[in-house]
Amino acid sequence: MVVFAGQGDARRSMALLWHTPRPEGGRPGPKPGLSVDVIVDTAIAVADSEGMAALSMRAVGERLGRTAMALYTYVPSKSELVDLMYDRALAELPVDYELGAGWRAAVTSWAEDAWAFYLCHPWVLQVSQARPVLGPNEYVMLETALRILRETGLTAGVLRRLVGVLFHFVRAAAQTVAESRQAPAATGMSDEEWWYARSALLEEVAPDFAERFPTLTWLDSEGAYQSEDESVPYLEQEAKETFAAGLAVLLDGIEAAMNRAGVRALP
Amino acid sequence: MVVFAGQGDARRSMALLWHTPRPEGGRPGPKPGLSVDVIVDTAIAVADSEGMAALSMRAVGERLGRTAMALYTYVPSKSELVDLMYDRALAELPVDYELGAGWRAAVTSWAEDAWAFYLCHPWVLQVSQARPVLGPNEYVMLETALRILRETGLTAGVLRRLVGVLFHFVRAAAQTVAESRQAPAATGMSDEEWWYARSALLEEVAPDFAERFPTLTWLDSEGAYQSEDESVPYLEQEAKETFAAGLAVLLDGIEAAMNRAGVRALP
DNA sequence: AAAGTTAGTTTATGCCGTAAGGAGTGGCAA
DNA sequence: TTGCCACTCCTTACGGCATAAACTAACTTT
Repeated sequence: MVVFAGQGDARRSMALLWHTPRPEGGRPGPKPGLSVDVIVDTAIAVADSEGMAALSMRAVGERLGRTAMALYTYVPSKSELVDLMYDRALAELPVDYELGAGWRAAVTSWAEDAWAFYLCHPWVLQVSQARPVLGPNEYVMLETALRILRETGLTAGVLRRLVGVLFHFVRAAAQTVAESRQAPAATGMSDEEWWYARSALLEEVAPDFAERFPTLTWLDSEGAYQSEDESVPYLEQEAKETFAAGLAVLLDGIEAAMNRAGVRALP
Repeated sequence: MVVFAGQGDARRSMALLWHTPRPEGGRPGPKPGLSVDVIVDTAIAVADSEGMAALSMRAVGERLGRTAMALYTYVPSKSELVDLMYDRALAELPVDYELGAGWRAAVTSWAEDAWAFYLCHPWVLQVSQARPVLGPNEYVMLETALRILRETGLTAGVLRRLVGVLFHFVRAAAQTVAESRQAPAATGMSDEEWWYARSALLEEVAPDFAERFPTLTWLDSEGAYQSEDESVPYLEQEAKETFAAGLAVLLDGIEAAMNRAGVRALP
């Protein structure tokens, strides 16, 4: 289930995102015992350690020694809180990339950092991308990627598309791994155990597999599904290699576009 | 929130997925008034029309004139039901692609069909990809893509990666549009209205935008964010072009890999 | 007719987000 | 100093969710 951006008072939520300070001059009433910041941090801690599914207002409140309802004085709703978490988390991403070694090296570093970030905060992948949250750090991320890609010398129109493709790709690749990490914890089975059990069942239930799926069977017989490094869980290794290989393909495609446009890459 | 594959009795869920008939010879008890099939179909209807968030056992039961609990005689749990929905939906995808015009045309058709499919059943994008559902139609989809890509003449190891990249890409691109379609319905605002309101707020809240995000500002000044076709909602148009452009980049990358490997493309 | 299995119901448990209203706090105007 | 009122935080409550448990009623086999 995708978590949507808050629909409440847009002005208030933008103010929260961009940290425009509230008019604070000596207000009546008891001193606030909490703050938006600690609530957001706590919520991130909950999401990091127990996953997005376990993120509830009650859970966050409990960690702070409050009830769920206490949070509503600071944050209009859960979805606004999620927006704030999202933007706060993005602040962790690196911003400076050395462009001396060429755009390709820089894009690769950027993609790897983004990938690592997503795996560090898998819940981020579950925040809807439909309508961008429009927080400052989302813009920083976009700006960073664009600054690197601009080095390719491609036109603005093409660049806009490329950024989209890159983001899509990194997100999707990370998503696969993130989910594959969650799953064994949820089922109490390792990847290997799970695959072993499942493939036994598969033979039982589809004895005509080889005839129905000849190309797949060919791929398997070529050893394409053998992992080289046994120490890393199968699926994760697979996804990481797919990520690296896919990124390379994407960058090759960008180079092709450059050549077509007659752009000369930096030495 | 990601919906996980069922964790119940693996044998039973595989049997349901692959339609191995239950031992049916004259069983005691009342005649079943429902069947797994009608339940799955109804659930898909619910998800198609009201979205994954509205898919509840109650909702499905209600459409069938039963209580939520009645479904549990046919389906072990909600997540198994989601698996079944997923595999059933995938059956809609085309399987035969003309290879005469070359792999590139075929891959493009395949990707466009998959894209259209995802937009037709957006909820599919919310089914976790962590551990493949392993239903028959997921294998069919994989087999189809592989049969086309095999035409490139690349090795099995490379192909395995390419399929992953392609799937990632199509899914992610579709996801953006799918979510952008859901959002306005949820907020009761058109994309244009929303963007207009938000960008006004953005200026209000970040008056130093141009200095903080010079590359973004440059891109904007180049007119990169002007949509050509006004009739299609902005975001959707944007995503569709990003999809087409991204796919082209990807295919260019594949061609580069072929050239490097010394493979000759078909005429 | 009795026994045993199955379909479907009702009821209940424990989660969730959040609306509503009330209690105590503390700065400010009178 | 007193009263006001915005403010924080609480309790309670509502309607939703998945699903466990126990029950009724239908039907086949013994």
